[in-house]
Amino acid sequence: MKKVKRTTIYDIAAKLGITASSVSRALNNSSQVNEKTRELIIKTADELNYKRNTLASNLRKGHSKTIGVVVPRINQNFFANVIAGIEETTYQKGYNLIICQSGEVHDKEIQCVNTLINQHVDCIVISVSADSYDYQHLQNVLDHGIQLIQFDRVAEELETLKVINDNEQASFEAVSHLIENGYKRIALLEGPQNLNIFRQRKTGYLRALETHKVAVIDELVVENAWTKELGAEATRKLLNLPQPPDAIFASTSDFSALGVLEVANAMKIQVPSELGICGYSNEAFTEITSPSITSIDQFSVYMGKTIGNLFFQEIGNTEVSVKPKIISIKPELIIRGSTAKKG
Amino acid sequence: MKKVKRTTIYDIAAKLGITASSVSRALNNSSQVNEKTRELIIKTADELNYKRNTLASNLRKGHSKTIGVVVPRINQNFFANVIAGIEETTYQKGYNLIICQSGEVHDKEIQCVNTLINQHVDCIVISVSADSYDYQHLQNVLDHGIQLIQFDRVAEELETLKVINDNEQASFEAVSHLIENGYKRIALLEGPQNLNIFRQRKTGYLRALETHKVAVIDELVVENAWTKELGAEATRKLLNLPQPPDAIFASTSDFSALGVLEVANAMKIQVPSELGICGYSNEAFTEITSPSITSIDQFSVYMGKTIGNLFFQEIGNTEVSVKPKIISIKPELIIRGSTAKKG
DNA sequence: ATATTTTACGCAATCGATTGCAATTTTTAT
DNA sequence: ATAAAAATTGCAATCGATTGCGTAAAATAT
Repeated sequence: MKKVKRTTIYDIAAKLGITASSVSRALNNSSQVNEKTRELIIKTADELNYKRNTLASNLRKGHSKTIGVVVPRINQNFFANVIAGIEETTYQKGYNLIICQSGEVHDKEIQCVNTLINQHVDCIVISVSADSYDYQHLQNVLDHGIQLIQFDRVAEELETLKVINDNEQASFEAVSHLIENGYKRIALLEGPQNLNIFRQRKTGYLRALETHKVAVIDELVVENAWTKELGAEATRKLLNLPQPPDAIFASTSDFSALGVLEVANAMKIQVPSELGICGYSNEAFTEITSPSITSIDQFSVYMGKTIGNLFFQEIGNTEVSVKPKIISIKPELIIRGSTAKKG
Repeated sequence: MKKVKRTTIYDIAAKLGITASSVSRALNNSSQVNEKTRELIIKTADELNYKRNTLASNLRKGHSKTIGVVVPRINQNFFANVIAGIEETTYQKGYNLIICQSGEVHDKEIQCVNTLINQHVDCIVISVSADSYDYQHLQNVLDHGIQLIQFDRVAEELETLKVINDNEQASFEAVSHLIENGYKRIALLEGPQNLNIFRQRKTGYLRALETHKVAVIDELVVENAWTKELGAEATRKLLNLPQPPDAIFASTSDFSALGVLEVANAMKIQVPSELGICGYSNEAFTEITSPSITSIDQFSVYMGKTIGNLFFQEIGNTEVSVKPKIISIKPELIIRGSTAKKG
């Protein structure tokens, strides 16, 4: 399988009795070649089934026209969408994507980042893993003169380009919506607080309660409930409380919200009349549960496109360091059946 | 951002008063370097924050330790899962993934493949787009001595490594299941017949009918219904027939099946007693609709891992051409509420 | 027809790492 | 102590494409 000798510009040059320089120039649309020879070169390149060796080209040029992406899981809806968005914008400009998944493991994340540095990618796009505790590896990216764009889950202390959702505002709106619809005891399922996105969502929750002069009840705030199972478990506990909540905001994910719904159904507690439910992410299935689940759309594909465009805006920049810039995308509350108390 | 001069093996060599050769050897665990100098080299490499330039290394070595993946859409569950599986197995062995999406467009697919050839990837993994009409570009991959692995949607006439699902068998089992559960008039929502997977599913459907001596009714076979909307539309037509079907096999996707379910609900037709529904792919949501939808699990992540392993099995192979090999994964029928006529 | 500008192409170095071969040093055997 | 074997290290070519500089040839101006 490996013995095939691929044709190079030297082969083309030899066949035509000219130099590789000319071939290179012809193939790169340089104005320094005669139109006739160019045509000839392109024709024979075609005949010999020539394909440029991007490795060699990139080595010489000093860049790779490649963008590295590191996400916790490729096959998680939100990330898959973001990646699709990035791919769409960058592909058009001839950039390729190298994708790695950290599996939510800090050490693998570091490995991934290092591999990408080795690959001489022009930019690294990353959403940090849940158990990240330091960001030396990201600083390292910068130190190697590689553009760094963080998205969604970002290390705030690092001054880089960032594309994020306004989690606090979304959360604020969701909880306000619950309050306005008549829910009084609103529980919060929160995610790991070392991730800023979950901290922000909590802040939004607290701010909404405060704004509407609703007291915070500690026992209604449940830590680390971001899978369906954990959401279900939390719900069982909450609903068995002497004074159970009348609404649950699963700020972690729609999967968690789904767990809530299933437990409510199992316990014959009416949704939305006895219990309001709001999820996060606007997964496709939130539309088809019964009742359908109110959620928050993060515009994930758009987020990906924004990341791509941001990269192209900034690469023209010859400065040694890029000014940190934060683009915040406002998520949208999608109101559905699960919060229609007075509907 | 681009002015940063990265340290090379020459920098390390210079600092230590030795040659780059030794540095290279030390960094590659060659047995040809003294243990002490190796330690010294590694130490200073570390101090200088050296990162190997993979471009240069690969250029010299003649391979890229990179696998190219082309799928119609990254953010489609099935493909995202396969990619995640591939990544998992290949990452361990130090291979990287370059991901492209063809967007179901033949021309873009060709472009993607060419880009990957240019990148000198060691292998291309592809699931062809829905409107593919010829496979010259894939033949081209082989001609360049690049390993080619097709999966799921494959060009049968091309003799390459293939990892597929046994669609026909799965389809046969699904339809048999419907028949055994008492459904008599079973409709088929079929996908574009230029894709072999959809042809196979149809064949399985026909074979099941034949085996159980059920007559084929042409008007119950609906072409090209592979989105939720098209599935819904087809269902409206089917259910308004003088003699409507009592079951619908949405062989295209679970989304299509979802469309069926929604229309049935809207028309107040009882599922599963009046209408049985079976989807394809076992999307997460099939579990949570009411009733839940019977579907077929394709083991997508496992499929990805299989692809990765297949690659590693075959690269040892120094033959110029690899013997075509087909690995067929047997999907599993997941029986749920939507087909429980006699349940 | 001669001088000047343009155009087209070749030469050779370069990007950074790897590796076969040769040269040198160290170790082991006699 | 000397010869032979083994371990280290250096030299220089190589992977394939790009590009600054120089020169020859063609085109234009005088």
